[in-house]
Amino acid sequence: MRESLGRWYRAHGRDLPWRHTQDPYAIWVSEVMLQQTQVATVIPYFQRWMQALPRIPDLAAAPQQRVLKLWEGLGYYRRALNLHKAAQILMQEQQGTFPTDLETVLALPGIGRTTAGGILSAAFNQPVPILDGNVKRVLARLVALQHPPAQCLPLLWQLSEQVLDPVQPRRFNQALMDLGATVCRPKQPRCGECPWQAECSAYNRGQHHQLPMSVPRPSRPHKQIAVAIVLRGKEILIDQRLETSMLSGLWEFPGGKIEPGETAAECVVREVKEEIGIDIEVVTELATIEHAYTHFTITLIAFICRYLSGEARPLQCTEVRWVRPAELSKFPFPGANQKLFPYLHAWLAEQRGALDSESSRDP
DNA sequence: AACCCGTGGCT
DNA sequence: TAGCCAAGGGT
Repeated sequence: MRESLGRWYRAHGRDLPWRHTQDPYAIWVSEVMLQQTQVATVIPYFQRWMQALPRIPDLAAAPQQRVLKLWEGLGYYRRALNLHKAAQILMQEQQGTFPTDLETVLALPGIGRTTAGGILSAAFNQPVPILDGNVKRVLARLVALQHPPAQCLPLLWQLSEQVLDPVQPRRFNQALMDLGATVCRPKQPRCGECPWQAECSAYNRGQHHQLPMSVPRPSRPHKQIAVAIVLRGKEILIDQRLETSMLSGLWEFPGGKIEPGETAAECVVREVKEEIGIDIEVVTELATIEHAYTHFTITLIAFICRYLSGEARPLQCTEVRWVRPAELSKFPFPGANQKLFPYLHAWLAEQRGALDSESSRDP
């Protein structure tokens, strides 16, 4: 089985940027980016990151803001914060080098069993098993597992360790993931191209389309959110989210959940008072957008607002700033806020146009 | 152990 | 379209 998979990999394995190196740092960065994220999404982020922060000391010394900006749009931002923190730990405890023993690697924030196995096998050719989404699916089909994989993790880890090639663990683990990603796919598996077809219990029982078993996800609740784009002269108010919150460390336009019996406009006035401590008034409605998070979806209504009074203070956020529109792109924003940028810039351009035509009419 | 955490592609 | 899924980890 190891030989047939090896032959298949030599002919059909994917050519990926992080496979051109054995630098454990580069492989670590790729593994963390790839957590719950598709290869095609990761590639440009990986290239940009390695260009900007090519070594562990570069990452450790980088401001958090820069790290989050490089991660902006990838999601699960705690991965970036943990990567940053782990680099600083490695500077303190390992002289800026990446450790080679499993226990030390596993102790780093943001690295669990699968990521540790991925790094140690890819960078140092160590025989450490992995169990990512691809491998779970391949193994669940191989043994025709009659339970959802999540209920059988100890068994699946044992299987991953059993099948692992002790002589060429690097190539084997990569091959197993590629097999899952391109042949043993979640939908419409290409069993005709699979090197393990003869040994696959799911295929032999005709269950390859039904396995692995899945557990239906509960439907996601929907929330109504309102945010304020507060203008004071030429500056816009933004705040940085609390470290304990979702999207921690990212910047946003202040706002929050619309309470029962409250209009969206009343909501932003209240939220800005609570979070920032200033009084504002609504000028106009800018846009309404939809956005889906992992566990809920939102409708987000954005208002252009005018600053009235009070001093902006970080009451329910980490930091508050007044910035010019052109400076917005320097700050990392979550996806839902980014959807507002085109509307905002269009509105600002329209305002400028109105001013220009006014002044040309009355020179 | 169950829940939290983002986003984009695909069907 | 709405749901599913992706190189999971932390708590």
